[in-house]
Amino acid sequence: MDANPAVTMSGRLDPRDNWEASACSAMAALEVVHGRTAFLVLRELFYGAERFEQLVRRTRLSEPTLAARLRELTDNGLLVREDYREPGQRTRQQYRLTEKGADFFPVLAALMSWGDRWAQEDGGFVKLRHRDCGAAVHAELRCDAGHTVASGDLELAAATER
Amino acid sequence: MDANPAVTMSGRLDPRDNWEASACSAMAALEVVHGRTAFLVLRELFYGAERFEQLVRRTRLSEPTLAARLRELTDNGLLVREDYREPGQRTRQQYRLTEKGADFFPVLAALMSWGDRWAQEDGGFVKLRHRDCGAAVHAELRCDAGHTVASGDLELAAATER
DNA sequence: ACGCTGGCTTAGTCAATAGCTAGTCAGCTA
DNA sequence: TAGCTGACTAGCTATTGACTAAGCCAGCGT
Repeated sequence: MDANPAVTMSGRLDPRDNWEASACSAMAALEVVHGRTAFLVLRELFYGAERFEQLVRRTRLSEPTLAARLRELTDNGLLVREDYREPGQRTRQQYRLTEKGADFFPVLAALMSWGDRWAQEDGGFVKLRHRDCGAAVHAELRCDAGHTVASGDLELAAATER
Repeated sequence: MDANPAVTMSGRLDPRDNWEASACSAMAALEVVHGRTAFLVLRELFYGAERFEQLVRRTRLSEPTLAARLRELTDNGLLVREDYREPGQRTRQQYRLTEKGADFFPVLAALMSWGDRWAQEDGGFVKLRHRDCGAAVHAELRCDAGHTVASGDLELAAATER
């Protein structure tokens, strides 16, 4: 147990009660990727699904729900919807993650890490590995100077302060 | 834009359609930390709030909602509720993050990173910094061999495989 | 004992979400 | 042209989530 896992307020942000977190980036992210079903859809996209019927089958969501999530994710720029056609078959649609969509993966990976350790009794059924070296992959906090940072070693600063 | 941000299936998990992600750790995590309001409460706990009235004020949630979230998070082991008393005042209650609760921070940090970059027009108002060296902090994927890993360099393996 | 206050709880209301069912429409082939 | 199928859409229902307003109870000091 960390002695104190809280983030220290620094500069203009101290004390905490002097400002309102109304423009919080994490909350803004949760408005874009909205609720369990959006996470589920993104998970399957990361696991390689591209077409509507694959997503229906793998997410086990209803078609209306899936269509709504795909629409939102596309409208918000995390996905692009492309037509493709194999010879002799109809034109169909596939979905691809954009860079914006791909950048969401550390969130999902961090959730997987946390869930493996704390929400599953036997550590989870699947593991992320680095394809090149085979080592297990986790989400962790690091600073631009290359240190691994524990949540207790953090401070929150206003973005306009150095 | 990554050429292919999908996670590669390996070993028994390939092809994707051979198994169901019914015991997904990320989804299990989202059942424990359930919805926007739980994230909001955890954010303020990370930002140092301890008492009920602080949390009501800073989260701007209704009391019934906050009480319900605190109850769930406590029942699920992310928080402990302690009595404390200052001389001359009544006994009051405060909430502290457990290790389980503190371990959720990389999820929140990853959401902040993503939100800073993609959900806010001017990069977000607050920044996480490493208290010791002052450098900016981000959530990133790293493997146990010390490499920084992009989402396209990942494979998913069954946990019982090496 | 009374009054105050902090931390909830209760009951009702409204909004949001997801599912189901049926349907539509486009893009092909026979 | 008809038929098939893939990708949604529309409308309805049930459930869940969050809020408001009022209330309760415990823990103090006067």
